[in-house]
Amino acid sequence: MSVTIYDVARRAGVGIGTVSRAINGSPQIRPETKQRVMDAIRELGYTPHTMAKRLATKRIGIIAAIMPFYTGHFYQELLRGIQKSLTEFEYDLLVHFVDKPEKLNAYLDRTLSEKRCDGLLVISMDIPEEYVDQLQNARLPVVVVDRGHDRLDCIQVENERGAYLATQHLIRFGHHKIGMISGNRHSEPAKQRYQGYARAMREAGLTVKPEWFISADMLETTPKIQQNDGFNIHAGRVAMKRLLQMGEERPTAIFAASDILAIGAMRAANEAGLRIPDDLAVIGFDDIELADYLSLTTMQQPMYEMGKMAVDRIMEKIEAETEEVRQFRLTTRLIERSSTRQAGR
Amino acid sequence: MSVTIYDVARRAGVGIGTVSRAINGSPQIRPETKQRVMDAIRELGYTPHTMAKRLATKRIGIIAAIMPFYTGHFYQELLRGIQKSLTEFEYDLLVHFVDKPEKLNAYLDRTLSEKRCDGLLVISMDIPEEYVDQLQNARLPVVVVDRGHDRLDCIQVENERGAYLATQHLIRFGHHKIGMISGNRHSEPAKQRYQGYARAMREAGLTVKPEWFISADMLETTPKIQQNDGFNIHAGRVAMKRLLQMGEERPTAIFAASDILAIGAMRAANEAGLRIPDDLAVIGFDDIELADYLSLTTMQQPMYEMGKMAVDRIMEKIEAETEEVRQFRLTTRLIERSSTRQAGR
DNA sequence: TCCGCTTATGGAAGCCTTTCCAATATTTAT
DNA sequence: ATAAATATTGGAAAGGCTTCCATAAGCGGA
Repeated sequence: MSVTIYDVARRAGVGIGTVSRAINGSPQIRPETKQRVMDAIRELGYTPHTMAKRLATKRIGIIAAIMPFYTGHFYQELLRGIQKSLTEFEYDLLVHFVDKPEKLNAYLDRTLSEKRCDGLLVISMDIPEEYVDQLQNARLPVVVVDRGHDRLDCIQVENERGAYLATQHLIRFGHHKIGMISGNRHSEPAKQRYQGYARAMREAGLTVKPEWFISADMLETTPKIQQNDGFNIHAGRVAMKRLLQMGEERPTAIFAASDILAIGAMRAANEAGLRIPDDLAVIGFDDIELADYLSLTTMQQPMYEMGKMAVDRIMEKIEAETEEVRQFRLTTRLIERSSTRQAGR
Repeated sequence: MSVTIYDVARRAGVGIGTVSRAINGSPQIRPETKQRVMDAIRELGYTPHTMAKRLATKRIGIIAAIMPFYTGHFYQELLRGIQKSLTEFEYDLLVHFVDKPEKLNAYLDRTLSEKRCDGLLVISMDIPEEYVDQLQNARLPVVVVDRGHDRLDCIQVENERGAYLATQHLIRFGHHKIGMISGNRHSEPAKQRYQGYARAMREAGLTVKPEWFISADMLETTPKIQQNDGFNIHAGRVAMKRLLQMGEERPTAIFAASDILAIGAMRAANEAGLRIPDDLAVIGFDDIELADYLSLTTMQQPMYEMGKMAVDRIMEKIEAETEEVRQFRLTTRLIERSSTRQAGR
C-alpha cells in the first residue's frame, strides 16, 4: 500500500542501503546516484515512515514538558524559548498540562513505563522523591525548570537575590515600612523570595513586621484566591486591602512576589484612594506584559532564556548520555518604571 | 540489552504471542497464564517498546496542534479542553507554536512529509489553499478550530451572532451611538464580529458611522499595537483615545471585539475622566479572567468546550477513517456585569 | 473412551528503517 | 599496465511489537 524504500530502490535501480544513504545525506554516495534516488522518491511520492525510522535509530525526536495549568506570560515566554531551541534541533514538543499535583505522578508513571520521549522537562513542579530514583534508573534525561533540585539538573532564576534587589530598590528610595505580598508560601520560589526580602530588610537594619507579610494561604481559601497557587490578581487585591486596614501602621511600599499580585495590590490601593507611587510604592516580579502597560516597576525574569537553556541542556544530556548533574541560576534584572519613586515626595 | 517480550516469554514459559495477548488485555488467554506473564514482566522489569508497538500497529497515539503564539486565557482554556479529552483517549499532545504565518507552511510541509501524528488541529490560523489538497490526499485527519472552512472540518464560535447579541444588548439599554473597536480586520473572527455589529445596528435602524469603527490596523503599526493580531490592550486604549477625540460626537457605548481590547478602552476612558458605565458603556467578547475582575460585561466563548469538541471530532475521524466533512458552531453567552447599564442614568 | 467443537497457545511473518559488512567499481601510485 | 588503496554499492540482519494461522489442549456428549 504505502511506498517504501524498497519501491524507491527498485525504481531507481539501486539497493535499499543506497536509498537510505541518499535520504540521510550520507557522503558515501555518488552525486549522480543520489540524484537518481531523489527523482525516484519524487516520482513515487515516497515519504519515510517515521515510526520505522525511530525504531531503527532509537531516537524519537520528542521532548516532553510537564507543567502546571497556569495562565500567564511567564509560561508563554518560557514556551517560546523552548520552542525556539527545539525547532533548531528538529525536535518536537509534547506538552502535558497538570492541574492537580497528583496527576504529575500519573504522568511520570506513564512516561517511565513507555519510552515516548528522549527527555523530560519538569516545569514549576516538585518531583516526589520516589520518582527521582526511578527517573535516574531509567536513564531518562530530566531538566527541572523554575525549581531547584539537588539530584537532577535544574534551571531557575535567582529568586532570593531578585527579591533582595527588589526590596533594596525600595529601601534605596527611602522606604522603611516595606510589606510583602506573596502567593502560597509552600512553593519554592515563594519561600526564596521571602528570604530575599527578609535579608534586605535585615541588612538595612529595618524590622520585618510579621503583619506586613501576607501570603495567599493566609487569606480566604476561595477558589479565586487560590488559583495559580495563590499568584493571582484577587489574592493581591485582598492582601493589600488587609494591609490597608492597618491605617497609620501600614507599609508605605510593597514588594509583591509576582506582577499579577502587584497589580491586584495597586488596584486595592487605588480603590482606597491612594496614589501610586506617591502614597504607596509597589514593585513586582516577572515583568509580564501588563507590567509595562501599567508602569509597574519589577524584577524581570529571563523566561525566554530559561526555556532555551532548558532545551539546550537537555539536548546536551541526550547527546552526551552523561549522568552529570548541573544546576543553573539565571539573574533577574530591575526594570524601573513609575510605580516606585523617591519616598515622601 | 533491554528486556523484550522474548525475555518475558522465556521467563514465563510461554510464547511471545501469549505475552502480547496478556499485555493488551486480549480475552483469548487463560487467567492463570496471564498471571504468570504479568509476574514475569514485573520480575524482569519489562516495559514495552513504544516505537516498536507503533510500527506494528500503525497507530501513533499523538495529536498535533498548531497555534499562534498568543498569550491569553482563550488559548489556555482551549488547551485545557483539548488536554482533558485527549487524556481520556490516552493520546498525547504535540504542540507547535507559530509566530509568523509563514511558519505554518513549514510545519505543514514537515507534517505532510513525515507522519508523526494521527491527526492535526489547526487553531486560529488560515490554511493556505494549496495545503488543503495535500492534507486531504495524505488522508491526515484535520480539524480547524476557531476558524471556518468549507472543505475541512471546523469548529468555531458564532462570531457574527455573538457580536449581534452584544450590540443588541447595548441597544436594549438605550444606546444609539455605538462604536466598535476591533483587532486587525483581516482575521476571520474580526470580520464576522463586525458583520454582527453592523447587522444589529441596521436592524435597530441606527446608523453605523464609519468613524465609530476603529480596528488595530487603522492605528500606528508599532509592534505593541500589532501584537496578537491587533487584539491587545494597547490597541484598545489607543483606539478609544481616538474615539474620545471626537468630543460630543463620540459613541456612548462600545462593543469591543475582545475583552482585552475592551479593557484597554476602559482604561483610556478612565484616563479621560469618564466613568463606566455612566459616561461610557463597554461590552467585550471572550470572558477572560480579567473581565470578571474588572466587571466587564462580555460575550462568553465556550473555549473549553471547543477544545474538547475538537478532540472528540478528530478522534472520530481517526477511528472511522471517514472523509466526511462537518462544520460545527458553538453559541456564545452574554455575561452581564457592571460595565453596561441602562443608558442615561 | 472417543469424536467434534471450542478455547488457548506458539511462533513465523510483517511493519519499515538503519547499519554493517562483504563485494564491486573506481582511482591512484608505481 | 597493474597492484593497492579508496570510494560506492547491495542487501542481510536487527530493532521489538502485533497478528494471523496452524496446532494443541480442554470439554461435553455419546
